[in-house]
Amino acid sequence: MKKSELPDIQQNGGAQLMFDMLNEIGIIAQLSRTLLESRLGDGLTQHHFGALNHLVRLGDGRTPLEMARAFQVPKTSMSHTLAGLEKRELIRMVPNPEDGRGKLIYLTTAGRQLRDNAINTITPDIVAMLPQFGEEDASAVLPLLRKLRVQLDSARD
Amino acid sequence: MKKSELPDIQQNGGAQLMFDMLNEIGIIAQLSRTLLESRLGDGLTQHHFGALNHLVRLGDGRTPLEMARAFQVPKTSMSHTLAGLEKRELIRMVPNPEDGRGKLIYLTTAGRQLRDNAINTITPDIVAMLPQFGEEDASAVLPLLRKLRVQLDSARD
DNA sequence: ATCATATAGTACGATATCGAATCAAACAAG
DNA sequence: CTTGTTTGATTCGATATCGTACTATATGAT
Repeated sequence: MKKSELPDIQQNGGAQLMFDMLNEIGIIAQLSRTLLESRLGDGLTQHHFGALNHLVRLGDGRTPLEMARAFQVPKTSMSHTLAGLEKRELIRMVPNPEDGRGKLIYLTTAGRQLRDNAINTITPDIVAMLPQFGEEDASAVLPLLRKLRVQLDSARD
Repeated sequence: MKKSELPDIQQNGGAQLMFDMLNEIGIIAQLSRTLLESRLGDGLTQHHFGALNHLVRLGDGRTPLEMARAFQVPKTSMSHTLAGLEKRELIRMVPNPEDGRGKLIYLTTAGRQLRDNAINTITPDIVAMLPQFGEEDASAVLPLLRKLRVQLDSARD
């Protein structure tokens, strides 16, 4: 058996680089998720916060499917997340007047407040991290991450 | 009410940058996880693969707790993941001869093969992505991601 | 030796994730 | 209109995640 037949990613230097990068990204995502959720309390998850934040930033009155696509999650997952938010009265779901099958999602006052509180709670952690990480580095990395995200996104079947 | 009292992350330019970066990282992690798991089949998750890969790369005979720490997950989660791997006979769990409370995790032949197959299956996708993304950019981003990961990691309580 | 405390791991319960199946409404073709 | 297909959303079931509580062993102090 030749050495080159071994499934050894070390032999594909470039692939190794990408593997390592995606691995670091996975760990960072894991850590920041844990950090966020420890600040949110209740049973709120990253997805709950993400949905609220999305509605604040891009405006509410969106459909669940639209949100599922924005977050790259299956629509069943979004359905569940929205049900959790509705149960806590952080959003309202009303029938879509333009499509009898659909719904539209609106923030409640409590929903906006919870999102604002969460941001106020977390921002100091983020701000404290910035000078340590380096604002220049952050500025440099962000566009590259966007490029990678777009690329991965379009590689989806 | 003054405008500056609004909880608006736009007013903290630096924080916004970090938020956006972590957001992109979260989406990329999500996409690459989905990609990986679609290639793994069965009910195998990212964590299952990660555990097998860890054991191959750093050597087996490790303890569950050690692995939980390496992956930044609670030990109960690691316990569940390892139980899934053992049920599929991809690992063996034996009592730790040096600690009556503990166990040691060993790969089975099937476990090694599954990990190797997974890597062989995924590598072409990764390699195809590299020239598009740019090897230079990847080399530039990786150390910065490591720095961010280390920083987030040490910020954990 | 005894007892208190710490540590490795598991059991269990609440909730989350997500694919398959389902249902209702919209739409398209004739 | 009628029928077939597509689309928005939910239900259901299997599995995952993770906090709390628990068991068993180890360790440290006296």
